[in-house]
Amino acid sequence: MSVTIHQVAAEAGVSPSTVSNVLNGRSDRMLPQTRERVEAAIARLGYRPNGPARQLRTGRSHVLGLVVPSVANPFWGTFARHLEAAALQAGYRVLLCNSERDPGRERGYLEELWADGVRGVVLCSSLPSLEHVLPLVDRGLTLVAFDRTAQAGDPPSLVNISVDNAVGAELATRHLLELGHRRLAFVSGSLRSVNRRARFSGFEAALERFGLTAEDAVVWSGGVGNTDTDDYGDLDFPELGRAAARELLGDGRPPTAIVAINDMCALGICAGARDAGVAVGTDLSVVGFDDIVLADLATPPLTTIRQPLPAMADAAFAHLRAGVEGRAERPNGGSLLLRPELVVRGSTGPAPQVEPDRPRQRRR
Amino acid sequence: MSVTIHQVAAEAGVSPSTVSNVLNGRSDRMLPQTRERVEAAIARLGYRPNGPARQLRTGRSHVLGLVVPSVANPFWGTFARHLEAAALQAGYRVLLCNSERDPGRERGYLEELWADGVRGVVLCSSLPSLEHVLPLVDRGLTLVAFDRTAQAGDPPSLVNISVDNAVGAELATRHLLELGHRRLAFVSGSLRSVNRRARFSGFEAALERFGLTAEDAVVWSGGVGNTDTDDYGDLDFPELGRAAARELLGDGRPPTAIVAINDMCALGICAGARDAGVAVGTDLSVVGFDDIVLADLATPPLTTIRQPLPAMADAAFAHLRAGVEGRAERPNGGSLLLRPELVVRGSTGPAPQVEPDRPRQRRR
DNA sequence: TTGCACCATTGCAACGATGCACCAAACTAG
DNA sequence: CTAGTTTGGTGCATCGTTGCAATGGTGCAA
Repeated sequence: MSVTIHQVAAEAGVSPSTVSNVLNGRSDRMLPQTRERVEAAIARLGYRPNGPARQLRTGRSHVLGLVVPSVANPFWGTFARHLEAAALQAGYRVLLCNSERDPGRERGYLEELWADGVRGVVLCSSLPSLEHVLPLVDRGLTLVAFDRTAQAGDPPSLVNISVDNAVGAELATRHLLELGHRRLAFVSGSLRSVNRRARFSGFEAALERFGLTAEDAVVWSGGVGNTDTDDYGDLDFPELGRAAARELLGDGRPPTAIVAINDMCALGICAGARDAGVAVGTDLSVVGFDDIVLADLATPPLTTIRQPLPAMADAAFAHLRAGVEGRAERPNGGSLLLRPELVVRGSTGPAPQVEPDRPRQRRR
Repeated sequence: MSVTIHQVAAEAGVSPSTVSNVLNGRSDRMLPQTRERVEAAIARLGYRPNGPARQLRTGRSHVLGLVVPSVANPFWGTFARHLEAAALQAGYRVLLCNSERDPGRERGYLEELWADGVRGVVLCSSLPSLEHVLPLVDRGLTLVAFDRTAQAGDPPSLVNISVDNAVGAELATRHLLELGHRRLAFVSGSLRSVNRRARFSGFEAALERFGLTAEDAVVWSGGVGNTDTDDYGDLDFPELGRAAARELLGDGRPPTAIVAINDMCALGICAGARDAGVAVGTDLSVVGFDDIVLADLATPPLTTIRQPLPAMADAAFAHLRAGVEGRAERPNGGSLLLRPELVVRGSTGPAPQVEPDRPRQRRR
């Protein structure tokens, strides 16, 4: 069906071995003219080496895996694009998988990828334990855990790449405190994942610096059916935020500022505030996390914590490549923790002077 | 490194051929107990067939390709997720590629995919001509063109799946006209792609039904450096919308309603209107297209045209599967054109009553 | 008893690329 | 002139799976 290395060899009047040598950069051991003849034949026939055959022989593959909670979340979509860009430049491609944050699916995907010859994977999972995928790592899979910080008990070969979530949340919280807010809320889904916990601890740390304790704050982590197993998927973050806003603002003493677990959630909170007739940016301040493309487009534009996605994607790819190509490089002695940045926009403002006792009448 | 079929055979006390027969559903020709022994051995050793080897032998692969303009656009991210869900159920996986709407990249990706044994691809490209990828189709690639309608000169084996863009734009425009708007604008990037043209023709058709002509409307298709080669990437749609809003609203006789080429663009327009101090939903009505997750979260929530993504993804997968599995099925006599749906939210409202500079109806 | 059909099971030659080990020819040194 | 070395290129076994053709064993009819 396709043109093979034998046809190229025949066309160039050499043996398949020689063509293979050209293909694999062993051209120092042949006459320049031979190389040229082979290259001409390749071009003339439009030959491309058969990936599976190559991979069967060498055990190597030019495909990397990327497992994200859901590409429907623009944050992951953007990350996927950056990772793909980095991979593409080096001749790699990226196979995308949606885990929906389900450990079983994560594991299933990694096993399928392994069986397909994929030897390097970025796993975007911030579960505290990566036990379910460790067998694969033991077998030789190069794994980068993204959006997750190193945990005690992690195997040494595991590389974590993440933003410093505690610092990020602290930046966000301090920003609100400096604006005069004293009654804050922290809105997230369940706190099982390590990055959510880290963000929460950053929130607490900032409060303490201002002489407040967590008692002065409200923590909202999913009111509806909040059992152990439940969790909001990535698509439901907006709903989560909306529900949180509804509850918190309907309360007797509503917070004047909210730190959201991420931008999708923050946008949901803004929508919920709008539903309740509360003006975001004046009556209520909201800070997100991630700085997705749409943060700047929201009304009002969202104050948020920016993650340096391009740098993170480059680092993830560099490690994966080193791993699958056999160079056991460990650039930063293991993991990478980048510093996030506060981006101030319109969704935060000075604390209202007069306590808004009750939310005002609804619009429309 | 990994468990092979030979080890399974040894473990079960049979030949590799028998294991292969079990694996490929040829178990009708063997003793039930043999099959059980083999299955037990597979389970005991945790065996998974080696994808590349299998693929080398059979020429078939369980990976499908998906080429989108950019996963950073939530519309494509959501579509990718739906397609992956459909594929997963049938044991297929999806390899994701970002074309950035560049025909050269589209072609490059399809060739790489072909060389990797991928025989079915969804190409999200709405270029009028698919000439650049036709050679691959001739070689046997099953191709679904998504978000593109059939064009004269398309090869018969090509399947197009799209929403009826003309109807969608007409629904949007009629909605605005029924609200009393008479000075409308249509904002898009360059009109080179077929779906954008179709949307524009739907816009025109609606105007005509109300006795207006395109002369009464403003068409804005990218003011800055709008040469033949330039185009806005998917990430730039918001910027495009914003620029359009700035220009249109700064004009002496601004439109009272805008039909945007898609939701990202519409959100940009809303942001631009906010910048200009124009209230969306009262002073200015805006309609988007796609109904991305965030449309409902915007302030005000975006009136838009919903694309039935799950159904479209299912159809795309069904066709791809039929193609790669050799069943030359053609479910709908070729292409599929789905009907979009108008979703009315807060970004549209009655035309403002007082208009000092009201445009009068004009006929030619 | 022989021939034949039938059965579960297996041997074997691919699929396409790779890269080590080998070889023939040309050159160099003594 | 021979032995040794270098240069430029090739033969071949191999990766793991597949599925056709072939195996030998059994039962049955003639």
